[in-house]
Amino acid sequence: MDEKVEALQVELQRMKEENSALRLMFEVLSNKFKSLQSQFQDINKESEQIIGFNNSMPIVDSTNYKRPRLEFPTAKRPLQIFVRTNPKDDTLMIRDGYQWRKYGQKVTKDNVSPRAYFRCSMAPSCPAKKKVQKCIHDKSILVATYDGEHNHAAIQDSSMPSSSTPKGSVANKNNNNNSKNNNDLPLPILENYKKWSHQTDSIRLCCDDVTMQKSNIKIEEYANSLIKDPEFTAALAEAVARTITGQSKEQDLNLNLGFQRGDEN
DNA sequence: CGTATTTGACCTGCGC
DNA sequence: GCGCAGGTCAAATACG
Repeated sequence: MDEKVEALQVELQRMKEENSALRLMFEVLSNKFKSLQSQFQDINKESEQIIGFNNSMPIVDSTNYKRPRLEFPTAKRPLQIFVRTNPKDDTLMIRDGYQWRKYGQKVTKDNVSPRAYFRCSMAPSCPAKKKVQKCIHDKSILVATYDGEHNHAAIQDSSMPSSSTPKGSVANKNNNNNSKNNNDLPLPILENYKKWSHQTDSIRLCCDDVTMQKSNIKIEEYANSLIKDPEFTAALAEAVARTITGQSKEQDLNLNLGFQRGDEN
């Protein structure tokens, strides 16, 4: 009997220690979230201070049979986002609420991975463009550089499985690959991440420019949706409970911001 | 057959 | 002026 009591006391002590470790982890997560939120607000403030957006169309010479070139401006710092994807996936497709048509691909000097060029195909006159290239340091991350404003609304539900992307497109074929990216995540979290990723397709790790709102970049929405999502919080609680009971402890503790397993590449 | 993607050629800007 | 590198064009190709 005494042995059982002693064993239970040891177990209780161990659980207390784990509990305090989890509290600490929650605190770190909370601080990280607050920090991201304040950064996001700062960016929004900056964007409000910038007047307009250089969207003037080039003057077309009617005698010139060629259509004017619309190259990426070099003076303005373009919007750049980083998206985690399957490192084996070479299609450089990102579903971000808009429909893009690939018009070129180029190998650049500073990166062995080719750079793909996309033009918005949702409206014929839309000047929005983007270029996508794998991160030189981490091939599981795509670097997307956006240029120009859309002159139309985004697709409401960016998760649209087929209607958002034309039939036969690589992006469409590629959608199935996304689930393969997440095999390392703890299950309850994975399920909710899958649910969320089904809505937005990918994790936006960071953004660094002024047109985020207009470009359908929704970090804040993501964070808020996670907080408000009862299923996510329930799954988080379940993961914590499983951690306390020692089940898949290592895996559950990997729930760090950014799902860092992929960064090991 | 229509639409999207691929890819080599071409254009343009920039540094020397 | 020349060469290089990044960006775009457009014919060929792929795909549903």
